[in-house]
Amino acid sequence: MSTQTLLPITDVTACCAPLTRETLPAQQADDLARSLKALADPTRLRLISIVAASAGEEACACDLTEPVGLSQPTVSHHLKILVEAGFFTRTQRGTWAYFRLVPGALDSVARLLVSA
Amino acid sequence: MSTQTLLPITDVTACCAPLTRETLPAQQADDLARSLKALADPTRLRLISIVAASAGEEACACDLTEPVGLSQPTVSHHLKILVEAGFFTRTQRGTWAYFRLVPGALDSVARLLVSA
DNA sequence: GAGCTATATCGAAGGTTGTCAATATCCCAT
DNA sequence: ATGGGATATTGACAACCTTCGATATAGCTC
Repeated sequence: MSTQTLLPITDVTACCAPLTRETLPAQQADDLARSLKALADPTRLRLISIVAASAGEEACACDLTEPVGLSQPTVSHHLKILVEAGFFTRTQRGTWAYFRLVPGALDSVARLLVSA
Repeated sequence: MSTQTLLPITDVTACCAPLTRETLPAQQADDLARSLKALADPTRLRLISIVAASAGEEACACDLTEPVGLSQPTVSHHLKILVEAGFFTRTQRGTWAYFRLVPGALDSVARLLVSA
C-alpha cells in the first residue's frame, strides 16, 4: 500500500474492458492492483465479511476489534485502508464510528476479473 | 508473498460461501488473501492480460519480458508466483516456456467477492 | 563436446506492510 | 470545566516484496 491516495473503486472500473479482454494499460494495471492490495489481507477480508453480515450491513468499530483479535490501532488502520480504497464508508455518530460496505464496490472489482 | 506453498485457486474456492454472506473463518480469509496477493501487482495483472489476449490464450516467456519493461529475472519471478497461485500453467517446449491461464481460476476468485 | 540461447535461481538493496504501545483527539456526561 | 470512553495518529520494528545483476541450468545446433 503506497501513501498515494487511492482511487475509489468506481473510478477504477468506470472505463475499462475486463482483464482478459485485451492488454491492460499500465495506468489501469496500477489502479486495479491498488484496489486488490486493499483486499489482499486476511484481516481486511474478515472485516468486510463481518460488516456485510451485520444487521443493517453496518458495524460499529467498537464491535470489530474483538472478532479479529488484533489491537485497536491495528483495526483502525485496516478500516482506514478499506475506506480509502472505496470499499467502506465511515459515519461518525457521537463517539462511535460506523462502517458500511459501499454498494457495488466488490462487484466492480470482481467484474474486472472475469472474462465473460 | 510468503514462501509458503500457495493453494491452487480451485481449493480455495471449493467449499465456501461468498465473502459477504457470513463471517469468513480465519483459515479461509488467509487462503483468499493469498490468492488476491498474487493478483495484487500491476506487472502480474498485465502478464495475465497479455497471456489472455494472446493467440491460443498462450504466450511464450520470451514474448513477455519486453511488453512489461522489466528485467528477465523479474518477469520470471512474477510468472512463478502466478503459477504457484494457480492462475497460470507452465509448459516447457524445447528451450521455451509457455504460459496459459488456468480456466476458471480468475472467475473463482471473482465469485467469492460478489454477494449475489 | 562447444557454444549459443532461453529460462531459473541466488543474493542483495530499497521500499512497503502489518503490528503494537504510547499518545493525541474528539465527544459525551456529570 | 473536568473526566472518561471511543477512535485516530505517531513512531518504531520486524517481516516481506519488488527489483536487479550475476550466475546457474537446461536444451538446441553445429
